Amino acid sequence: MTMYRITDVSKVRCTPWVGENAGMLELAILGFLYDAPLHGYELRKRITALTGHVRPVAESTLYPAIKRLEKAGLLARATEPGSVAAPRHVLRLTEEGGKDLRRRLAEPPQRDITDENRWFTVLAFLRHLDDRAAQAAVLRRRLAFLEEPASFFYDGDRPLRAEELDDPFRRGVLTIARATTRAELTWLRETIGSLGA
Amino acid sequence: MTMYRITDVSKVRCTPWVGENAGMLELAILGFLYDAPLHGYELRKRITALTGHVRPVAESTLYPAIKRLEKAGLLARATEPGSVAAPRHVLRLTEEGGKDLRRRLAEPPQRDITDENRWFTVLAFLRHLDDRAAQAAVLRRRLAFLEEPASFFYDGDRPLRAEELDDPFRRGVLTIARATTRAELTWLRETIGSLGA
DNA sequence: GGACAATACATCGATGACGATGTACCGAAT
DNA sequence: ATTCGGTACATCGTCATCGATGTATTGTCC
Repeated sequence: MTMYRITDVSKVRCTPWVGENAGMLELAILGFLYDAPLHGYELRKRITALTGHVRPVAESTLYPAIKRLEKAGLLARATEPGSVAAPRHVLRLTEEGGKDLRRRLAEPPQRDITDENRWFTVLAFLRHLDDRAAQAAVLRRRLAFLEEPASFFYDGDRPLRAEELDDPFRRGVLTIARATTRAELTWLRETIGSLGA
Repeated sequence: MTMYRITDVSKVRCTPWVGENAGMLELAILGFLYDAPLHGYELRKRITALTGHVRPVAESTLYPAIKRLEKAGLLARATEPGSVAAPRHVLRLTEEGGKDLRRRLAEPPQRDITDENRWFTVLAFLRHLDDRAAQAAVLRRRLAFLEEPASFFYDGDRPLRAEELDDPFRRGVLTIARATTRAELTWLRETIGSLGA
């Protein structure tokens, strides 16, 4: 797998993640439905709990997404007379849907590896991959990304360290990012180790 | 300022950030041009260095963004005969553009506070706010957000701690998030303090 | 018994981001 | 002499997301 040379702009043209744009939402929908059938509103509550404090999901985003997945045959809906309010559409994953979820988890696009928001969503459902080796392989992709020397600020090609910056805010960015990376590296190595055992 | 109650889905309908959707890219463009006029390609290199390892910027996103900002009168372009390759358009911020940047930095939409990717972009240019009190006010919004008890996983309304989870991957999410939050809280309090002095 | 909040889903137009593709120009290597 | 890679900008169609708005039902409080 090839990593970005951060400052090499020309290589960005042909982006590596195959097709599959966006759709963190779709992953979350499939992930939650993998455990149990849910209706849209409950699904929305769970997604809001998972990622809502960072990036809220609008209703007008969720329902079209459900429709997309239904149209693709990944989930089926059964209308249930409303016991509480309006009639609910109980959503359950089809066989196809389960397969698709596992595929998305086993081979996430590069963006899901590099963007922490997306990565967390992958992690939230990675247990649904029943193959421990496949789980470890995904973790190793993240590990490789984090081991790549990278910064947010450069002097030419050389990544700048927090101590080299005058700007307290930019120094903050590097300080926080470093703490995150450190904690995640520790966890990754530990977890990959225990998956191999 | 009102914070989200994470699981209160109904309140999400009327989202708090005024208008202003998206446009992290616009902030980055304005921020880089605030220091010095640049042509598009150089701008792209800098933006790629800043956020490219997490979320690459496509050319087809950058140039329309430049056009938008130009149309809004926030930046002006001067064509320069190509000394190296094709003729360059040197971009410089207008007075309007500078004012707009400062407004964006002083009153970022809530999404820029909660989403770490966006927040880092705000931090990268926060020095351009010349008022230390205004800088501190922005940091305090982030502080308030981080002090709000929140998790990714809940038992009903109660946020779950890492230790309560069986799933090693979800435990990882909480472990990493906690390390990040801890480091950032330390830095925030320290920096807010030194800005007040 | 009427107002009101919460539940539950839907549609619409606008917009930002994207991949694909095209068009130049330049310098260096082959 | 020509190919190739880097520089520099542009357009196009597609699609996910968004805010606004609409609709209907049920339970609860006063």
